[in-house]
Amino acid sequence: MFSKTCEYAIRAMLFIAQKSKSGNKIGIKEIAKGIDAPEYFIAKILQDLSRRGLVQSAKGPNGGFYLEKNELKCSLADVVRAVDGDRIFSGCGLGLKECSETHPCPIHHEFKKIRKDMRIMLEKAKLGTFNESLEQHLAFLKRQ
Amino acid sequence: MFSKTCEYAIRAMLFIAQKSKSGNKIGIKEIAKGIDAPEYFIAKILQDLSRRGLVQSAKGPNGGFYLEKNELKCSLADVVRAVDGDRIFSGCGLGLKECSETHPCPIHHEFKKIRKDMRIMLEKAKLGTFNESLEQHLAFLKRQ
DNA sequence: ATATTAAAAGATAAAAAACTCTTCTATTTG
DNA sequence: CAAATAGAAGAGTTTTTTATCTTTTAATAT
Repeated sequence: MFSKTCEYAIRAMLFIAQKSKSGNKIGIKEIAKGIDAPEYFIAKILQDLSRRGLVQSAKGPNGGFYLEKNELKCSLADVVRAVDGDRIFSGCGLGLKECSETHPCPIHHEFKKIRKDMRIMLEKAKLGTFNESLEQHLAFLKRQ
Repeated sequence: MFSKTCEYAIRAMLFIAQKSKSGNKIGIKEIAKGIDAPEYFIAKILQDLSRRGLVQSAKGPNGGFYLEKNELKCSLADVVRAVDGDRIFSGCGLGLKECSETHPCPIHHEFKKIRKDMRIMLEKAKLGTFNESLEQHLAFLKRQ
């Protein structure tokens, strides 16, 4: 579905959203532990998301990553698009570059619906809206 | 969504379904051309599907691949499962191995619906049901 | 100012996926 | 039976993805 990079990215962003809500910054090591992902790899991914302006970072002591108010309103779809591009939202299910309404693959129309549902679901899911369920342990970002 | 291997597999199977309907066998070169895919790679993929019993093959002159009546009733879901396993039907959207009803990731429930819709759609899509639209050029398996 | 901290950047390595080539085996046809 | 055909099997290569390590840069606190 998503690339592994993208899965890590979403989990990291949700973790940062949760931990940085009171203006805290959160370091890469803590993030890596918090979502059970390889530290150096997560670092790279967040560097990239930071460059794209989806997350803020600060160097030096007490530095780390955090989300600003407007970034908490970003959707998972934004994260997915930043990492994987929009192939999942618009690509052909059978990998045909030329697949379109007028030149459809055999499952074009059926796929369109699925992709749309996926897009809507991910657009609705904002980074800032999962904190409660994470804190109440109704949802998880790693094994336990 | 699917691996490239799986995309080729589906397209190849639909092509074979279409071309082998009157008991014809169809060779790898023709398949590769017909779906615009790398010949040797398609050969490997079909070897695997043949071993798993999703498609028949015959060696020697006039040999090639073909589908038997019952195989035409196979669904795209069967092909996907044979090639990519069922991670797309049951895997966690955020890549968590331990994601479940009782230990869900933040988007577990939303994803469940999408995955289910996808599964139902692919279960409904039988290999034998696309011949007409392919023949009438209402659907395509390659660029043109 | 200097030492410390933590991310950025760049280079490298390992693993997986995608793709190719060569040799072997089975089948058919003359 | 011999020659030709076409898939099976195995080995090998290339590309992409995933992951790691090292050096640099920026910020902070003493």
